[in-house]
Amino acid sequence: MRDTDLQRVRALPLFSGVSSDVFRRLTGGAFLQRFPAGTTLLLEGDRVDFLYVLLDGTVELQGAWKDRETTLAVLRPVSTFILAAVVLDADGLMSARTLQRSEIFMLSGEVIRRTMKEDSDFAFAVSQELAGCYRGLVRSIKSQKLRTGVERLANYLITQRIRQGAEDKITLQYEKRVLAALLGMTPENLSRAFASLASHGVTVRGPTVTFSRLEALERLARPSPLIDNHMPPQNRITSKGESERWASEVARAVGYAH
Amino acid sequence: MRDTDLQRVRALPLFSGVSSDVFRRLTGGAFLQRFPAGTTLLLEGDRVDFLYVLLDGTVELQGAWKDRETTLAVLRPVSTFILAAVVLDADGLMSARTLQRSEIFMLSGEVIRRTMKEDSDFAFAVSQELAGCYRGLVRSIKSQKLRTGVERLANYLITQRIRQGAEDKITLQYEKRVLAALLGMTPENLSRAFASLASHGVTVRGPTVTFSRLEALERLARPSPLIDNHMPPQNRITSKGESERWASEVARAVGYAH
DNA sequence: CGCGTTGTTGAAGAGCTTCAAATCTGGTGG
DNA sequence: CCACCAGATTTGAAGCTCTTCAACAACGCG
Repeated sequence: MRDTDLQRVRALPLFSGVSSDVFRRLTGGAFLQRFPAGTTLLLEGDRVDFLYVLLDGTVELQGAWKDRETTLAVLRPVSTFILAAVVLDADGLMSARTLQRSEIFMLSGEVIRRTMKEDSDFAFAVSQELAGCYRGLVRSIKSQKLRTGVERLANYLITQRIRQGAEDKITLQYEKRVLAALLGMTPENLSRAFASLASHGVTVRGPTVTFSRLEALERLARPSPLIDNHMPPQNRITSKGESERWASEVARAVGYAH
Repeated sequence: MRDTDLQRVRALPLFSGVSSDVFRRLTGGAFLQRFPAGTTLLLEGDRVDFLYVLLDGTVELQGAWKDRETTLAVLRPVSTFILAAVVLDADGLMSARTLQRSEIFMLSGEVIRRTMKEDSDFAFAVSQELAGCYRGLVRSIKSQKLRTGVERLANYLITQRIRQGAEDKITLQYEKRVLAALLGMTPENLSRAFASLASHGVTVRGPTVTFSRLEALERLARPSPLIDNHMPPQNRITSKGESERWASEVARAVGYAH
């Protein structure tokens, strides 16, 4: 494992506050694994033994019931996932699947729990991380229950636009069928939702979306700070030496985070 | 404040593991307040200064957008709420409103955060509580995105039946329009959903629901341990001297918890 | 260049909401 | 004790949103 990888883990809000000693203890038995695209890392219902840290690639968290399935989150580096199951030493409630070739750092759940009981700074950081995840899900549920499909898409686009630098053009970060599942609709319906946003100045060509009448789009979308988190997850600030453009609430990698 | 009230707070998973000394510190400046039915305790977007503990009555957590509003959870004693906002010292994402006359114990958020940083046992308990809340929301989202309205209702009824003692008759704990909002539908649609469950042996008379063909209902509902939490929140075990009927996962007061 | 995957479009119908009106219910004052 | 009222619930009709299934177009990769 490269030293720079370990530094990226160290820079996560979850670990940045703890002492070097504690960090060494946490990562002592940990290891890095590479997975090809389309690998199922974890099936919902599986016992969770590790905390996962996505260092490179893309991971989708999904849930299934009867013959239906849906996407709960799409993660980009650097993000942790299934922390809640680790803390409770419980089965995972979501499946995790790579969408691209991915590098994942895996930390022992047992060590995480033991360290939390010994180090209050780390336990506090875990609480903050979980609280951020929780609030991400609250935002998701509100979006899902209060908005129509077109409204959810419009707000997703506005959020992406801000996160990608507030230009008049953005690039969709993953396949439209994944986006459709994330937004809680069918691919066909997403396609029609894009079509109906054309009358609000939105043009789609492949993965590129351009905005020509932002006021019209915002009038439809009515983004709200109580639903839409326009900040990127704090994790990404430190992921690629990017400058700190964002004065950020502790906003983590769950919900519409990416 | 009665001593038995303080004991009920003490018995919460969140506090039961800490020393008497730490508990005294946490509850030092805390106080009990009584609110009539229909009181708004907190508006979404408000700064949250206290951790709330519901000791008696009923509280609804809701979210609003444009002219729509929805219910995210209905809480019964003994439950904590808005812990995530307290941990992050952030604005609340949900409004809180009493549905009945309620007694609520309020603890200083500042003291909670300070104590977490000093006492790793308490910080660990907060993490467990938040992890349980998080998992409750994951269940809610999966139910919302993967099931139709009738399916959500059928599973809600099955969960309630188990929690109320697995008899062939249950009592709905609150108004149907609140239940409708919790399940993500209109009151009219809930009414029709009940009507369509009649063909599966479900009879409704006022707040009383009886089951005559449970197999038929379960065939439709297909409850899943990865969505439906059939255990009551651990909190309620200690709420009224009730016996410990449930070997329980740490399952807290959020989502379809009640 | 061909083929499989991904995305789009059309038609039909299921699921859900809205509005309006009728019915039921619990609580109140006489 | 009873009649009455306000709010809650149910029912009906209409229409909108979304899904499903099928067919077609576009894209990307070997």
